[in-house]
Amino acid sequence: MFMTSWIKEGAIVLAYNGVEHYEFKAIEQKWQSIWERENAYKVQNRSEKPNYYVLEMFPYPSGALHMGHIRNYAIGDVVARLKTMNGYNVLHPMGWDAFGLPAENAAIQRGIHPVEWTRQNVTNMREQQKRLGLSYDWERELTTCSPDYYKWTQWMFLLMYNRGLAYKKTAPVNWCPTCQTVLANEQVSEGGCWRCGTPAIEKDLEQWFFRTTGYVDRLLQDLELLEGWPERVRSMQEHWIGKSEGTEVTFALPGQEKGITVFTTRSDTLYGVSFMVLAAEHPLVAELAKISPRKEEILDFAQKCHRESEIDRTAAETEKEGMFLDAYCINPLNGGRIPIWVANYVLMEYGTGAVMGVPAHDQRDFEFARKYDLDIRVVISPPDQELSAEGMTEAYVKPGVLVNSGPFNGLSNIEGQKKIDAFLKEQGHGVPSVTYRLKDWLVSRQRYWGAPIPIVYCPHCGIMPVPETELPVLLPEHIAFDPGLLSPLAHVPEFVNTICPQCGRAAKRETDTMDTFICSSWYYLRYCDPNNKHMPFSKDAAAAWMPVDQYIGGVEHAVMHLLYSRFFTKVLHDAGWVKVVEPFTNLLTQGMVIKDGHKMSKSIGNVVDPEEIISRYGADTARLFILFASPPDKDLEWSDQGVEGSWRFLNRVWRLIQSQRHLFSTDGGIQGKLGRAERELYRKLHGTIKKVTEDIEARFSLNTAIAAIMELINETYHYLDNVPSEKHHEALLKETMEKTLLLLAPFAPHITAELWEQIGNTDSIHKQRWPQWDESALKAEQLTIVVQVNGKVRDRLVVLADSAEEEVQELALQAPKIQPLLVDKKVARIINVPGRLVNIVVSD
RNA sequence: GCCGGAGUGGCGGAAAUGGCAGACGCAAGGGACUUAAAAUCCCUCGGGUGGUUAACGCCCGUACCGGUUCGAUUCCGGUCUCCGGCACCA
Repeated sequence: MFMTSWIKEGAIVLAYNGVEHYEFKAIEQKWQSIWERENAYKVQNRSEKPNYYVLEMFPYPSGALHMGHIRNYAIGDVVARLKTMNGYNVLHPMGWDAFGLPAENAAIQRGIHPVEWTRQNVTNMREQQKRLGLSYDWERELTTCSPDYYKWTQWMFLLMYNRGLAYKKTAPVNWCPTCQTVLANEQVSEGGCWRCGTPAIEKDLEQWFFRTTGYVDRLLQDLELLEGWPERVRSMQEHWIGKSEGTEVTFALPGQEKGITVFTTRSDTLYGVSFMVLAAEHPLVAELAKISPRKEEILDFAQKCHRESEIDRTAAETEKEGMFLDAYCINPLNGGRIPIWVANYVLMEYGTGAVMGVPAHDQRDFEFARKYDLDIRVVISPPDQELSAEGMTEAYVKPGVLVNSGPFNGLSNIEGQKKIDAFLKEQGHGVPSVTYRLKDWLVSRQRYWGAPIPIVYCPHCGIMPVPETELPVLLPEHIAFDPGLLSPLAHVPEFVNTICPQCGRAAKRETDTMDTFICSSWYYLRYCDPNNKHMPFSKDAAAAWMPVDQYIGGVEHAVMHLLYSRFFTKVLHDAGWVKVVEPFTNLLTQGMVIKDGHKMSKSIGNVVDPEEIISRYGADTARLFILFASPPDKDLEWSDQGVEGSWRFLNRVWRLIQSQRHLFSTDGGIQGKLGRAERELYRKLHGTIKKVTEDIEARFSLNTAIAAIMELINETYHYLDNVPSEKHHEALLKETMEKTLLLLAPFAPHITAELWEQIGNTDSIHKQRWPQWDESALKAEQLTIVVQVNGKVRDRLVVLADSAEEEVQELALQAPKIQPLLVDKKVARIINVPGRLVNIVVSD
């Protein structure tokens, strides 16, 4: 409880259980209301300053901020405030990714309408953000579930549709046969429905897709442009796209016109094919089953494979299972008869849905062949040994020389592959081909809480896009949340029944809504022009701000969200809406917040509520600690005790300024020659300015930037303690403390604003210029040189900074601690790293 | 399984480009101030070992094994463990 407050040395000091500390509550409230009143972070699209766009990934309004949010926003706010101080016109917006499953779950479980649930959460979380003192332009706030926004999300869908990038096809969904409803992956636990436990099955539905594969080459190639992205994210995207170059080879089916086409990157192993495997979904499986005596058995097996998830099917530890289809195809190279199987480890989505089995040279094929006792034919021989099919314990996948390969014997497998490809092409059995792992983006959701897909089905005119003038297609408010059967929207007749925009006769609306990833694939553009009633954004506004200079968010978005946003930007570029081809120039992927070795989560019960920290220590302490505890891109181990350290530091800063407030009534800069102690403090100050600036701007090393400011504060205290007060260099102290506050301002905006005002400034600290360092002050007068013998540190020498190399070397050889180590030894060589070390290499 | 990360004191972490391992902070121990406590300030703080309980010295130590180098937390090869993503959570 708060007990007393009194005036001490001119400042308000509060006692908390009798403990003195600066009064963060009053200070933070004071500045937050000033910033709100003055609209301090409002930004215009045009300014005489250069524009800079910093963006944190907008949150899903789940109810309350968690530590990961605080971390994300604290990092972004440091960037925004620093760039402002560096003279930029900074766009720093915030909004809400407000459509999605949890709101619908809340409706189902607690009977609260998604609109209401979302609205409450947004209100609460916005208040929390305001209590953190974040420098957002709140006039640009956007919410994806508001019709003003999703109108334009629907517009984006139409853009895709009109450009031939949105299309329909059937795709499987998870389905609960009891609830008669589609299940999200998240709603399937241990293979069963989350509500009733009934095993989920796969069911085919007509669904909308975006043709991301149409942009696959540009999505891959332009990764090279993203020099400001972490290498690991670029690499993850590259692998996600998964380009692989190979050959399409056709195996003839006796008695049939069509053959079986496979995609392979290993056409060099074609003589080693001993079986053919089809995915369960491959159309030939059903066809061949028809003429097989075991028709039922085969179809049952295919159905069973179909139900297994893709991850399970491709996992190496999953038992490979297959069934012979009682049919054969022909190897185009040697006319060999190849048995055709169906198996669980082949996917219809990748390549052609058919795989040639080369057990000797592919591990999965090898395991399959061993299990079903199929032939293993060695066609590539390692350079140093003989392979025999019987003796093999695993597939041989490395390079070698072709054997048992007819006319191609003796060639290296690389050379052989070229020859075989040429031969296949000549004979009409194969063509070079490129395959990608990337699939088209399934964007339909059979749910209520999303942007309705603006499409009408007319019995006469077919699929009709809703005209732009009729947007938005509004979500109906009144709806039952436990409807079963496909999308909840299908149960609202006044929504479904409409008229055809072309012929005016009765028609039905599409009842699927859009994947929320669509909403978040273009929001960064809307911030440029958030209140535009006529367009998603004006081209001018986008040109003024795009690309986002610095994007910050969780590494869990490294692939999907970022890839989809890149896709949207490219489509909008092609449509003439934006000039840029990539949306985000620099990307920081922040690490997770961990407690007791696990990601903070409600289910584990290791959540620390930021609210608690803010009410006990204030926003400045919370922000400072979360930035200090770990580098931004690494995981952060939360420590309640660690927070105390940041709290104590801010109090130390507070007391330092309070104790020296008398200095600030005098004028005058640093003049004349400085004494030794003064020169050291001056050097520390300017070294710190340099380090903090470079740590933030070049390395995003916010934790070491804060550590450097702590050192500077410690050094200032040492100066005050060690130099008698009558000899204090007042102008130097004044400059040191002013610049310290400036350095700290982006991290702890409230306390620095307050102290800045207290020392007599009328203009906000956040509008000041970032301090510059004096390069000439950085050179140390003395250096410590490490002396090593055979790489082991044996002594240290303090020398003048401008000592000659030979001089230092001589001093090292003569040093009393070094001499005894050289007795009876030969000095073989001396390594000299100027200003750092001398390593004397000796031998007997 | 595939793809991507990470492993340094009791703890979080620090050491652009290979060159003093452990900055800064937390915890712990000791001391000063206080009737006492809190707060604050000062000192110690990787492990082992020698030394007069000293000054000071020696050996080991950055997940594990090996390599390159005068010198490796940093580079290379291999192993183990933990974490993130895997397309309907966002």
